[in-house]
Amino acid sequence: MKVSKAQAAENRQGILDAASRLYRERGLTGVGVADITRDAGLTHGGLYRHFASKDALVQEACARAFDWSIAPLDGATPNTTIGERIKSYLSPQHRDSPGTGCPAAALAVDAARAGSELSEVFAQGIERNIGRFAQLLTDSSAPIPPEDRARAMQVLATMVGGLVLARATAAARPALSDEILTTLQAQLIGLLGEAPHQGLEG
Amino acid sequence: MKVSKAQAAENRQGILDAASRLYRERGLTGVGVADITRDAGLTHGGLYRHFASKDALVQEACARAFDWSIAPLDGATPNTTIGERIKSYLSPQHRDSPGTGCPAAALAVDAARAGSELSEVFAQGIERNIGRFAQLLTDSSAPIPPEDRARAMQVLATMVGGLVLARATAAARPALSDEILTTLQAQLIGLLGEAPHQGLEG
DNA sequence: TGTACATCAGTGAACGCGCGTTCACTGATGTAC
DNA sequence: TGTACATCAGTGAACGCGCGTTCACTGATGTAC
Repeated sequence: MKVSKAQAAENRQGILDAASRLYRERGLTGVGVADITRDAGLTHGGLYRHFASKDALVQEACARAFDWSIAPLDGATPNTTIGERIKSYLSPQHRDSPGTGCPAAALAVDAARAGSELSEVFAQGIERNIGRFAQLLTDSSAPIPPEDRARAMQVLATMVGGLVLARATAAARPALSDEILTTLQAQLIGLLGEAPHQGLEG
Repeated sequence: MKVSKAQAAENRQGILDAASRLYRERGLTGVGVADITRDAGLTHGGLYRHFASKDALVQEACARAFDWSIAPLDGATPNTTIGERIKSYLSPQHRDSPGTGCPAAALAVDAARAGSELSEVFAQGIERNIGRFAQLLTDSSAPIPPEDRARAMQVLATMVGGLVLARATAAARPALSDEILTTLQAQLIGLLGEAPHQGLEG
């Protein structure tokens, strides 16, 4: 049966939502198109009215996953301090919920193995996160000094690497996984506390 | 045809070598058992004389991949300084050769999605790398102080995260990928230079 | 506004393909005598 | 040391299965008149 244009648009968004979550949970090669459409309450055949191929769906779903951000521009939690963002990122909750978490930690390795179109999606998402995080380090909305951009890259890389290591060890050695999270929280907050600029109260 | 015991043992090692390289290059779900045995110069049917299942092969291949280490105990390059190890890890060569590089950066995300047996393999490998790197930070072979262990976790997480981000962006934005590598090199060397203990000359 | 009909989002069977695994078979190895 | 034979590493066809994609079909939507 046909469906109203509004319903069709809603179904398309539902497919993207399901894809962006399932891909982060199980990886780009661990989810079939039937899993995604089923999760969205549809059957697999209709997928191709909305997307040219699985690859096209993957690209849009990853772009949508990057709506997530370490430093959202608006809405959500605008008054959160940098320290709170670090603690939230390196938390057991984030570790155990990849489907709604950072796409870089969940999918960047998969993206590196895929084509350059997907690499472009990740490059945009990563660059945006670097820029926004650097802006948080710089108190004003002035142009970002190179040392703040470098510091932003360092902190983001540590968070991504820490979350990846914590997830890989969680099933077999929860104590080690927790130690990685709490240790990196403390190291990063210490690092930013020492910094000459505004530190953690922004 | 049957084959001598020595030849059979050699073939088994050949399969593990091929698996450990191909898995790091294409991911645990991106390589079939036929790809691996073909790469080792055999046919797929014989694989099951050596390994009970693909999962068993994956576990042994990942354990073998962790022969790689940020701080090898012997052989290789024992007199390398910490700064040289960081530069080598965050180099375009390492970024572009995942098959012979760090298994944590290449496969930890895949491992997090697999069973707890594989998580145990990664927990052991990661713990060993943390311990060895911390030992490098401590000048003597004395017990490792907690702050050196914390610093080792921080540097390792930054290197893993940095390599993951550099790989994801390499195909579409080589300039950003290179910037991530060189920036993190400088940040980490600066971090260890500031440290109260021995720093970079170990 | 009412009616006739073209559109097209969604369905589900079917396709070709590659996967992990099994198995009857081969024939050199290595052992028992 | 020679011989007969059991062992078993490796081969390649075959299996059941799930994948991405296609396609004839359905029927509510939305438009032309």
